[in-house]
Amino acid sequence: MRKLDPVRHEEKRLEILAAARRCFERSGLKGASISDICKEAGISPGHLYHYFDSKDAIVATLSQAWLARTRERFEQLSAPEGDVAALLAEEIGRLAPSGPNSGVEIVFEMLAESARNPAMAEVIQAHSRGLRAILADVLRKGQQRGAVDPGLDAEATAVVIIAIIDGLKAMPLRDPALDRGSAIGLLQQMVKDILDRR
Amino acid sequence: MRKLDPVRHEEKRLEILAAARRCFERSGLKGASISDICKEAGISPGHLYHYFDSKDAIVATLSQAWLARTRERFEQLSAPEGDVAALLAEEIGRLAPSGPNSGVEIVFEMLAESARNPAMAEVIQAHSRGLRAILADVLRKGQQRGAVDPGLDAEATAVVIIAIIDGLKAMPLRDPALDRGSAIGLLQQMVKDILDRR
Amino acid sequence: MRKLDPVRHEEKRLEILAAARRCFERSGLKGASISDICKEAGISPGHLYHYFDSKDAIVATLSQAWLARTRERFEQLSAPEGDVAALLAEEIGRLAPSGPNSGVEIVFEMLAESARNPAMAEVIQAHSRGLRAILADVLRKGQQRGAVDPGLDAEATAVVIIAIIDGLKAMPLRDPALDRGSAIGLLQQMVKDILDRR
Amino acid sequence: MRKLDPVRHEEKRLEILAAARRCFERSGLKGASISDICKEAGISPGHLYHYFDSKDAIVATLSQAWLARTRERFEQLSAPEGDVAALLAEEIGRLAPSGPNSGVEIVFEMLAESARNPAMAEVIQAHSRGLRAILADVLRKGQQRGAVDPGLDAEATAVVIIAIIDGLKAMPLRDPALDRGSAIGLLQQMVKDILDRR
DNA sequence: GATGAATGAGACTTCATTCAT
DNA sequence: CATGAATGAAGTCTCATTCAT
Repeated sequence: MRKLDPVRHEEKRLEILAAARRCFERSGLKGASISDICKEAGISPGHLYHYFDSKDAIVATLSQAWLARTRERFEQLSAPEGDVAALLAEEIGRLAPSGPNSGVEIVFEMLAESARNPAMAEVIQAHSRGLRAILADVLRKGQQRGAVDPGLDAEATAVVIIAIIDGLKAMPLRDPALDRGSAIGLLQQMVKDILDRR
Repeated sequence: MRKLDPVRHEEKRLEILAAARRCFERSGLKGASISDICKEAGISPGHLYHYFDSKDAIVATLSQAWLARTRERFEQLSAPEGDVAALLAEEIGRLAPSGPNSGVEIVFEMLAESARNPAMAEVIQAHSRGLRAILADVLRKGQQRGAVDPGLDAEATAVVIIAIIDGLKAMPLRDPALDRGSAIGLLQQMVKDILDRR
Repeated sequence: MRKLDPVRHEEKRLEILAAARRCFERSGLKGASISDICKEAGISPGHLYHYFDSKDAIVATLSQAWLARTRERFEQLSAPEGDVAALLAEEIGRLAPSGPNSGVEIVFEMLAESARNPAMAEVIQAHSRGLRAILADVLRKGQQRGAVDPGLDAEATAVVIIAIIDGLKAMPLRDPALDRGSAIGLLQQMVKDILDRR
Repeated sequence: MRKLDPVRHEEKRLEILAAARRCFERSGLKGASISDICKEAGISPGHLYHYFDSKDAIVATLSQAWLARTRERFEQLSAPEGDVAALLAEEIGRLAPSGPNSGVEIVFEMLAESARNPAMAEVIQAHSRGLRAILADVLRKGQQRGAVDPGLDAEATAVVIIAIIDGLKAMPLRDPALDRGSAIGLLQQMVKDILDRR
């Protein structure tokens, strides 16, 4: 009879995910309990299981969503024309300003968890492969256009760029008060240098 | 009768810490329980509390020990003479080969935890400050000797190097199968370039 | 519009009962959940309560249906003519081959439940009374025809035959691999002996 | 230092088992909760797990203890001399008077559970094998002494006797008010007849 | 110094049942 | 008639910590 269900269901699912995200950012993946999430979402503990099979399922879904956002940003990089080095440097600048409690720490928890939890390892590794493929593609196109040093190993360079971004994310945790401007400027310069070398 | 207590006490303390370390590397900071640690150390739960006030105290002590090892390695860098760029590049190469389950993941857990736990934040931030001071000092000495581009901001460069090392640690988790050789080579090149620029 | 409701209603009721039966045989009376039954029946949990007041009501209804089948078989025994002993022996042989997961175990669950649940006790006891009455009747008719030892206490013999059938049902659970042929042969002989005695 | 622990530990273990037994007899294997057992034993829920790994472990331990009692009684049957038929008949008589809530129903729950739970199946089947071996041995010795029909299949007869005992246990549940005297007399007669046949 | 018994809160999850639509 | 969202108590089990011995 009613047919609005799928929509409502998906809406509620997203609401719960949003609540879970807030809890995870506040208390960490292990620190946030199902009970916390239910309180935050304003539902009863039993009801959550109409939408997710387990806490792990929520964590996995949310992890993927988290990583997807990074991925989307990188997909927009693949501008057919343009200065690849400048684009990447700009992207690095954009990633940087995130202070603590902006959710960055969850990625580190995911990385740590991936060392022991095969499901999380798969999530992380699939994401990393995707990111690397996108970056390597951008670099190769740049090489074809002559915008990037043709001698560069595109895959290795992609790996390096991802590492730099990971390191960037740790900065505000290592020193929240630090003005990261000049460090970021240096990193941008390094990336440009490597791409431009001839 | 016995008067060796202080010595014995310290020995036992270190034994417990070693056991705790194995547990944490195996199961993570939250995943390892006091009970696990006691079994691994071969003592009773009650007894453990003669040596440590709480699980958090063990975590804090161990975290400091963990970071101290990195710090020690960097202290040895401060060779008054020598090619600073080569030294740092070499150090990067030495940090790299660690595969998963070598304990790297704990550092990420600590970073994540530091976003919510002030005690952990203090541990991480004190360590980072120390590391940065050492690196900046090495760089400044290099500048005085003319071995490093005098135009460089030593503090910012230290921040960048720490970030690169953090990113390096994530590599084996992001793709355990990847041959990291060429990526590391690239990173070493980047560091040399920045220090040598004139 | 529709006026077939009473018929449709009864059909649906039977469908649900059949689904419940499959679930109970698969997972036991306590092990099968309302949710399982709904999935098996292809209906929603809310809808199930239009047909049954509670899970207990389903269990009770189904228990009666279960026992009714045994009862029907015994009612067919009351052939006015015929060798009563042979008939009973044959019936024993027919009951035997059921392996595990043929639903026998539910009867044992019902027996156990009847020790604590008055509703179930009533179901079981009413059924037992009915069965005993049928068997005693068959035996008494046999006595009148001279086909059964007239000295036998018909009621007590009926009780004994029911006990033997209960024991028979436990056999495949006690040893699924056992070839029950010779044991059943012995039991048949025992029943014949007792009825024929003169 | 202290060495009384093993004794105390075993005592407490037995106390908990006794409490669990009371709960199981009162509410059934599934019906009794860990919380119930803890209340009955006067301990906290967490503490129970110092003595047992899981509820299933308690059930298994208790089930074995339950069955062991029956087994012990049968082991005492193996009198080298004596009228085997009379002994068995007497044993049947001794088993009978148990009314409801004497714990019999647990055996039926165990039988039902064994159809789905491999651990319980193993418990039940091992017990049945043991019982059958004892009974078959008694019968074979009787055959050697000429006290039992030498043509009997000892194994099959043992199976039959166990079935009869199972059926006997169902009697008080099927009709608590029934005077089982005459039915039991009949069963005893049947057993004697079969053993004595020549 | 050392044990391990004991606690009790809280973890995740399941379940029978109700109710608005 | 039919749905499935929603509840909340209860299920089993884990954990950091304390305390008598």
